Amino acid sequence: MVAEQLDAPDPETLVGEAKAAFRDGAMLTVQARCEVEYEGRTSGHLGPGDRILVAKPDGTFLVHQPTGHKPVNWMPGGGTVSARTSDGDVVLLARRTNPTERVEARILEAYGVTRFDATDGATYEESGTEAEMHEYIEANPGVLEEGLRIVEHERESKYGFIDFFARDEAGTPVVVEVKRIQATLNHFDQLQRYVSLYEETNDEVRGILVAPSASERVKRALRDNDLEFVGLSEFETDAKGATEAKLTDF
Amino acid sequence: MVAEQLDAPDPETLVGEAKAAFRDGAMLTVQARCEVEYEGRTSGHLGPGDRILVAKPDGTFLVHQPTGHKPVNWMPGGGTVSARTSDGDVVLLARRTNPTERVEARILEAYGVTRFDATDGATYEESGTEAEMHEYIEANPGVLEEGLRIVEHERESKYGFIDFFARDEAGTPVVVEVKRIQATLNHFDQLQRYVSLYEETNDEVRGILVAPSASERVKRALRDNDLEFVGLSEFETDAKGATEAKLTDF
DNA sequence: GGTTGCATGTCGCAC
DNA sequence: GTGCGACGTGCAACC
Repeated sequence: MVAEQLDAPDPETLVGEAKAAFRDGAMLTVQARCEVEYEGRTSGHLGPGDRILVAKPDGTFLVHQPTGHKPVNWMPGGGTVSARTSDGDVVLLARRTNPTERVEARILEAYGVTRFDATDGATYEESGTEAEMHEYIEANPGVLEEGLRIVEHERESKYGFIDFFARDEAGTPVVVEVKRIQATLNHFDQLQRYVSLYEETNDEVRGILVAPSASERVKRALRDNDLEFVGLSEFETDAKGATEAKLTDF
Repeated sequence: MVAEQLDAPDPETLVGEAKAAFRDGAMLTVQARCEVEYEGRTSGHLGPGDRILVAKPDGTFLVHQPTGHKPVNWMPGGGTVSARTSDGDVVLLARRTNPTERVEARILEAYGVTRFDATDGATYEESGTEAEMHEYIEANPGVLEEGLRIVEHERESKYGFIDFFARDEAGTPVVVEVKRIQATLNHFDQLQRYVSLYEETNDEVRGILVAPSASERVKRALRDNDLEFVGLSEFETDAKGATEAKLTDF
């Protein structure tokens, strides 16, 4: 049996089920009224309410309220989750070190529990990432500027990585920072840092921020610092496929 | 009944249960073997495998693999989740606009489903945030430097917000950037941006980055740019309470 | 609704 | 392990 469900388990049953799931590497889901404590990088408390608790075999622990994308409390993988009874309640405790932190959920009433012996060998395949945008620019530097030549990709400098180091038609060095999304002030900062560094040891250098768009404030910051913005909203690693996908997407 | 569980529901039953849950504002959890497609800011595909699916009444939709803190696919709240059958399979579709995107989970086999009529009025109370660190500094500017006076908190400037604008004992203006965690190059960037701006119109200005710690690279970047680092690892809004919490912790 | 910056960010990759 | 930057970042505050 892949999944086993128990309705309104009593504390002893729930602890037994949880311990067995943790031992066997199964995923555990609990619907319950509970209180939650977090102690670690910050500390916090969540009073009684109905939530879904999820424990994964890698030590991940999630507390989900009825609304919101993010779990209200959580523990990333790498640690351990344990179950015990305390004052008649079931307590699920997730902890890890580095940093040292803990999430403790006191279950006041369990409405349901599911043990799920999940096997999942698939990995998520994604396209449209910044890495692909880099590939596109490397293959088509002319979309940024006529005559631009890419000299180096992911060049390491004293203060960090430059996305592209290039030269324009006149041979002037160009530092290029690429963003997949609308450019922010932090992205301007990054470019400025790289350019400033280069200017310490070299006479002339241009800096270009490449992104689909940028706010006026970012554009002004660039302008005021003699940096440039290039809007690059469309890029295709496989133009035909991407277009077709759009046409059929309703 | 707060939670209702069905074991290995057939497609029609699952769709009915899902539709009822969405209609009634209940949370839905499904343990299933499924495939997932995402189309939106990027696009991606996840082949068949066992996952936990969670749909919330606010339109949140989560796909959790057996490992990892983050859902492999998701939809933040604000959109809608719907259920239908397609080629004999149940398909859960979550979509929203701004940005326009969709997650579609094709359920190849459902092992269990839980409908959860959750009520949760509690809100999470947290302490130890950067906001509290700001309060502490504002009340105790001397911990940064003897004689420092805070002039303004959250001062807006042309390029962004300065955490603190202050003056030292000699009256020299000081721009202060505060980080709750170990300082990174991006945090150095931020401070540098504010200081550079101020230098355009003023003669002398100091810049201080306040954080519990900083990497050597960050410290060097600060030094090279005549900026300063102040380590501030401990801060207490209520020293007694925090100390006691530590002593009794675990 | 757009912009800005925090976050218990998490995650992956390089050193 | 630490450092650094991307992320379908999400999220709230402020305008």
